[in-house]
Amino acid sequence: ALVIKFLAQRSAALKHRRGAESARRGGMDYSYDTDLEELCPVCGDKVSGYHYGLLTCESCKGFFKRTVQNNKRYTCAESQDCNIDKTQRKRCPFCRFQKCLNVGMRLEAVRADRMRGGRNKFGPMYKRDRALKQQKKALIRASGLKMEATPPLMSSPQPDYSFSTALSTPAPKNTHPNIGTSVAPTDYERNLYASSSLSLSIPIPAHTPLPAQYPAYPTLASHAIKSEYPDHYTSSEHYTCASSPESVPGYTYVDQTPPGLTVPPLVLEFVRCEQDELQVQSKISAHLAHLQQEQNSRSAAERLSTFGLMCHIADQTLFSIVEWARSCIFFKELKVSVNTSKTELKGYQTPYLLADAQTPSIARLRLKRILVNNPAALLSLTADVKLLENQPYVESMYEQVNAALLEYTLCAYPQFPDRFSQILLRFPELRALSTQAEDYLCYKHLSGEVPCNNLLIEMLHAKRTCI
DNA sequence: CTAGCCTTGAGC
DNA sequence: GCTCAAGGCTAG
Repeated sequence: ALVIKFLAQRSAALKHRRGAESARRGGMDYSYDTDLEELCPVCGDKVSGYHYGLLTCESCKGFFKRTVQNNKRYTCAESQDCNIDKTQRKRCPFCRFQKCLNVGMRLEAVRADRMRGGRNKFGPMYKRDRALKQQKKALIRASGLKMEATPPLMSSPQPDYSFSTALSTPAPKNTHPNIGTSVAPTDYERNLYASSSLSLSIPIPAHTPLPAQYPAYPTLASHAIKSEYPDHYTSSEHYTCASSPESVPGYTYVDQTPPGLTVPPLVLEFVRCEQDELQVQSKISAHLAHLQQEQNSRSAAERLSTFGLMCHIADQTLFSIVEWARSCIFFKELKVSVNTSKTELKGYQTPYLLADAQTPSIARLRLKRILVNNPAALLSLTADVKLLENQPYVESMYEQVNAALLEYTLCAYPQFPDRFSQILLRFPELRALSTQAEDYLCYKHLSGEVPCNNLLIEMLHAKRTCI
């Protein structure tokens, strides 16, 4: 009976979402899994192809080209946080260009020599991105069909907290994490900032010089207009190795969805929440280049140690994780319970107040912003903290995640029946490592080696205070 | 200045 | 020869 109820609810939820999507597109019958990838990440207009690093519309392509080619400087009449959508994109070119850079458009894809035609170094990257998108769609579509035909193995032990209940609520709307950005998120932005991750294995050679700056936009000055010149800017390949197209040699698209695989809806939802690959790459690239630029502008005495640089990257990673958590349906559901309990509210307020008490810092503003927007993000900071009274919900959440993982490993890796238990066996190890890293970070912090404005430290602080 | 359409040409 | 992401052109 529970399975039937679950399926009925999920089916209704999907119909609801399909209907909304269909209405948004003027009645055309798009399946819900093909959405979000055909809208320009800058203004939400129709995408016309890959332009300067990612899928954008024709007008933003032209705008970006004009701006870079003519080295235009704009100013914002407001507070540099104007909303950019199809109807308002002409209003503030400053914010429009900022947004172009923020979503990952590449200055170096604009040709300094204005040569027409041909292909540039981004070709393989576009190809790979297309392949990943196809793969994602295939996975979703394949299991969507399975869902219609055969019930999944997943059970829902606690109907009140079931995944289907969570799914039937509208998807969370994410706000851009930028400080001072009060832009109301629109539908096309829903998945843009869902999550991102930074690989800690990316090398940052301190001696590598940065390409020429783009003076008008210092926060993203790492990209060089002339970067297409191979002799001058081969160095950029080093510090952005993880994001360059060459970093995945010989990549070819293989549909890894085994035939007949039933992907649990929860796994599907996580796949859907994954951020666009190209945007993650662009963010990594931009962040590392920015770090590099800051590092180069410091005197030898002020220069950050390797550990300091690692802290910055970890900081960014943590921020991304919190952003991802905000997009997770479970955390969204948790918001209700956090808000309805005084004890829980106190727990939520503690890191908030802690952040408030410190001197103004970027990290503080960011932390506040996250917590104000969605207190449920707190759980991601306090996984072991017993400040949530709604234990049944949390337990149900863990159970559902585990059930989905079990089901997925059984279906996807039938030749390794103990894969699930093997994965679980790694958890204590990971937790031990995590505790060690936390202690080490605290030690480093106490000896003054962690850079200021570090979100990671503030959150660790908050966590220990809560305990 | 904008944005839709056109031309070009390296890589497949 | 085809593709498609560059740059170019131009009416509005």
